[in-house]
Amino acid sequence: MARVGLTTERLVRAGAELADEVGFEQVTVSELARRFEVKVASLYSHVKSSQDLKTRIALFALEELADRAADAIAGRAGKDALVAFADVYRDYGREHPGRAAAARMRLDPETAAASAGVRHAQMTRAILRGYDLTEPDATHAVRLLGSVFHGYASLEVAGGFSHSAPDSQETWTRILDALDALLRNWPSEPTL
Amino acid sequence: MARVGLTTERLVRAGAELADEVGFEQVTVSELARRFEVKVASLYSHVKSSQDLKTRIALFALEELADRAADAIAGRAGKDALVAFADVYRDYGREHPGRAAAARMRLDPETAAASAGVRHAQMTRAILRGYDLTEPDATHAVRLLGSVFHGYASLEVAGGFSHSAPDSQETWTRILDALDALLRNWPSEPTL
DNA sequence: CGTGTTTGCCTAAGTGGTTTAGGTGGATGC
DNA sequence: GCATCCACCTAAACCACTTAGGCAAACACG
Repeated sequence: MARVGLTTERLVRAGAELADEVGFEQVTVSELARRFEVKVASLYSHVKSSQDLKTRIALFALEELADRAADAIAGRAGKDALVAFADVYRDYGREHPGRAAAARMRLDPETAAASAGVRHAQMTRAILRGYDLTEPDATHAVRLLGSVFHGYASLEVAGGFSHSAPDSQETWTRILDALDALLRNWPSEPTL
Repeated sequence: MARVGLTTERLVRAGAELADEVGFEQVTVSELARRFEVKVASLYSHVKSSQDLKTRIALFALEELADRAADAIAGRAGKDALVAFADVYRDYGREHPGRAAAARMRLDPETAAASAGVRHAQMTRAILRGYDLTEPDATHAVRLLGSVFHGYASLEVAGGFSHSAPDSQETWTRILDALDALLRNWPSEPTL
């Protein structure tokens, strides 16, 4: 009865890799058990349910992504920081599509509040220190950046921009140029 | 053996309503059969599979959304058109969260190419006629707008902006102001 | 108005993922 | 060396998906 050494930690990591291989939606307790060469029921001592497993993968991805983002913006400011930060999101989505999808998973409010999601929001706000935005404009801008990063990654992985000119990298660069210009010249009052 | 009068059309419509009630992920052939008071296997004369059903719901939502968008931009131009267009997306996401999620579902390339998705892209491009954008900037802008609409709707339905000031409506208005300003003053060359 | 054909819905059965209850034996600690 | 723990097991129930094949209601036509 060879003990494989299952732990919640190992299951979540393997689940994240599985997500990158087959897609987050296709992550299944059964497939994970197969990979560890263990019976399915054995996993239930380590995760409460299939849903619990997916939530843990999402939290793991959010942490990993936040760590990368923190590294990227350290010592940078202004457009430099914006681009480095944004590139972390885009690269993560391309490198780890399953984990990125997990990070976009809907979490219930308490779980979300205790997740690395708040670090993401804080870092986005930190980026804006390089621009002259006062509240509530800073909050609006945080939400805009979140929407763009989130949305672009989704559309890109869905193949929305592939196989059509100009290529996705070019668009990404120009979108960041545009966002930088927008943040430097944020319209303080509604333009009439 | 009372015939209920199942058709693919009716199943897809009921599936869309089910999606709005319980979430697109939770749409299931079994639940649909339950609602029609019919055995599960009976649905398989009308849809090929669970996946087929979901794809049809996605296509239905894309059509419906494109119709609404077309109505909204008729007779409008410039910021007026941009705001009307964008509001259609946001309102649809709030009014029909399940269908909106369906519309964001990943489709395989041929299906996507034959879907109303291309109408969405065309309409977005039409909006930009009110601004002075030449290629390839227009394409970049189309992708930016798509990312923002897509991303904002996802974050909003995930509860990202709820219960925190300023409210989501205010942010949405200000984001559209910002996008309008950006499109009127799109940075043609990378700012150095 | 019968009769044959279509077809809408059925039963039956197999596959596979999820989850719980309870058992067994290998590792650990005294 | 014994008791304990716990990692992993077997067994079994539940539910969603899917296919194959049957029956009878609806329809088309002479």
